[in-house]
Amino acid sequence: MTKSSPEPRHTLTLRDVSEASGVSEMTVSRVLRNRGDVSAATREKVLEAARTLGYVPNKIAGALASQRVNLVGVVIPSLSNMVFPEVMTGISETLEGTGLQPVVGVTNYLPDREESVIYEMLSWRPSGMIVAGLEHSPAARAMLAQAGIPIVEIMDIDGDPVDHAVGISHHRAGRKMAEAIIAAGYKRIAFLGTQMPNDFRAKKRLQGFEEALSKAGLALVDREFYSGGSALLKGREMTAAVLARSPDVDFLYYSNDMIGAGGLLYCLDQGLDVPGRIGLAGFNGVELLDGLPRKLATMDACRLEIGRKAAEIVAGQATSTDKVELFPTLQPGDTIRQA
Amino acid sequence: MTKSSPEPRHTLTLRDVSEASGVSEMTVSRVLRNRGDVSAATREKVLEAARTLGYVPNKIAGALASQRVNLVGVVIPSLSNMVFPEVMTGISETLEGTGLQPVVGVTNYLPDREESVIYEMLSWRPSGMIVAGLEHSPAARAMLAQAGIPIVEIMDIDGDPVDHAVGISHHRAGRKMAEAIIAAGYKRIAFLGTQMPNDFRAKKRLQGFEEALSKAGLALVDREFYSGGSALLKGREMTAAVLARSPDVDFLYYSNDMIGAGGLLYCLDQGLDVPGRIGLAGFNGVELLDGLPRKLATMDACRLEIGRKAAEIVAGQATSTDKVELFPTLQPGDTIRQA
DNA sequence: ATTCGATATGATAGCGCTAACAGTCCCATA
DNA sequence: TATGGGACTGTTAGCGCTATCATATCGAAT
Repeated sequence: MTKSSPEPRHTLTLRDVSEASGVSEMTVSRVLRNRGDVSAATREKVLEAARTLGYVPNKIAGALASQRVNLVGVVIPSLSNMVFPEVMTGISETLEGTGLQPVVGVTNYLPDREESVIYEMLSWRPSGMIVAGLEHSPAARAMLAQAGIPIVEIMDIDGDPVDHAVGISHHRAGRKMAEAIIAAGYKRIAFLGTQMPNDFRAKKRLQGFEEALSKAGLALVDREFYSGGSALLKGREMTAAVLARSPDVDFLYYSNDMIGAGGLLYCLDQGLDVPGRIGLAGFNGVELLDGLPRKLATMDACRLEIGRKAAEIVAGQATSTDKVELFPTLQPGDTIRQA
Repeated sequence: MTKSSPEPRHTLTLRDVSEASGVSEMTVSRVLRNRGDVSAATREKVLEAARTLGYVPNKIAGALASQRVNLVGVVIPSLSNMVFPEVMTGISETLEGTGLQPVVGVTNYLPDREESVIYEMLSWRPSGMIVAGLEHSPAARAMLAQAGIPIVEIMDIDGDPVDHAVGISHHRAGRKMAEAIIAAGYKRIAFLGTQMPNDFRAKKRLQGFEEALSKAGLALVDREFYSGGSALLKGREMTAAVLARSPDVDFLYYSNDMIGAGGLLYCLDQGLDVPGRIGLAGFNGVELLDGLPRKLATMDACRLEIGRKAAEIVAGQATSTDKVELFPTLQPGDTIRQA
């Protein structure tokens, strides 16, 4: 089945290295972990033996004995939109020097799956957990609360964290965007987003958005949802649908940049005057899209910073406040009229 | 520091559940793993106790005792290009029913980092490893070979795998693309790609590409490399640079779809006749880009299928051939003249 | 010379779980 | 009635490490 050259009868253990180098297992352990005093000569002998044998320590045994695990669980809904990879980058960067290692679990926005991913991870006794969002099943919350390790819920701060939270207020983000749009004089505004019952953050943005509209005496003129498929293409299709149904809309607010970009391309194709006749805005600030014919208005989600701050807390480097709120900045781009 | 409601003095163990339910630890263990015969009554009692206590098993201890770990290490260079998330999807899908769980490690195309990620993963004694690429440091290769578990190297099959390989021939992919381009009558061809000394697969594509060119008596007219930044934007810039330097090129071959898309947008902006005056092609077949004004010619990398096949091998579901070659299909899109 | 304290190494006892074996009970079968 | 075999539960002995304490050695300080 599996070929291996020197065909070890059983996997190597400390004992093998210990015998090969003529010292006790304990000393080998010390050398390999750089802990405690070992003479330079012994150290060399041991390293030599370990190297030639090809010994790889067994962290399972090590973790059990020492009650320490250098793993941090990271639970996120998806890898395929640009947002979480960037959060991961922030986390990895910050964890780099600490000896901690991130382990990723993906939930696909399914609460059941989230629960089981969290359970699975906790059963490896990580030294911390970073979980996207504040909405979890009661069981998941309970497990996290009981775990006795630092828990950081990221992305969102509109709610009550189990332990710590690092993120932005999506409610506020929606509101701010609405205010900017209103200030620019747009009046007939539509929303286009994903049909994801469990994307609570998109939902909160929409809520904040509508609140600000209604405060200005406005209401959404139209709304359109989708699920699955190429976001760029979906953006086009949804935009076409909305424009056909409500030809008089003058602004399109998208729940993410990708579909916004699709919409933008569609509008340009149609020869619409952007941002004069119609304005557009997305959400996230994905760098990926720099290079489009026009720069889409958006609001960055502070992804990198969220990852960093969360990792700092887990690593115990942060004087931990319960909630760390970050403030996204509006990037007006070229698709909102300048007031 | 970390707040937890019932403040357990020490983490719960089997013993706690055992005492709470009045049976032996062994029986609790059996119930929790659904193994062996346990009476319905006992089972209920135990589950009840475990639930109310909020017991989460300790897989570290379990793995040490049983010598079985339900983890599969997946080592990939990056999460931020669209290719690996899709491979992950294929892996997760296939592993779903098997009880195995993927654990991801990212190397950022750095051989040193790859080595240490592999070491770290192996030290958790996973039941299998899936590693991108066939090029590894000698130490990394040796570790993988010694591990005594199924190893699957993915994406590429142009080389000698440690154990198994699932992928496409990038060399052939480059060649095929060149042949298609030549057949369409293009003659003055340039290459635009990433400046990544360790992206061996892009390198192999270029090699195959040039070989086919030279076989047809042609040679690259120009080449341009970049690193970092927004791919779309870089694609534009590089394209501008090449067109300025070599105004007479009639085809641009990009090392990935993202920069290809940037180039396409640039050409269209410039009012160039695509694919008449100039043709373009990328690589990967990222669905993400459906929705661009024109569909970029590309060659899909069979990402999903690679993930699936690799997972099958690791899960022992495949009658394992050493090399599984997949064959990418050319998607001519709208940016190559039809012959 | 005695004592002290660094420095270096080893012996012992688990960490929390599961494999493997050993019962115990009860009922069907001979 | 004896016997065998399920069905169920418990006991024992580690898995491969590390924490902790014990021991040995040696030069410096008293």
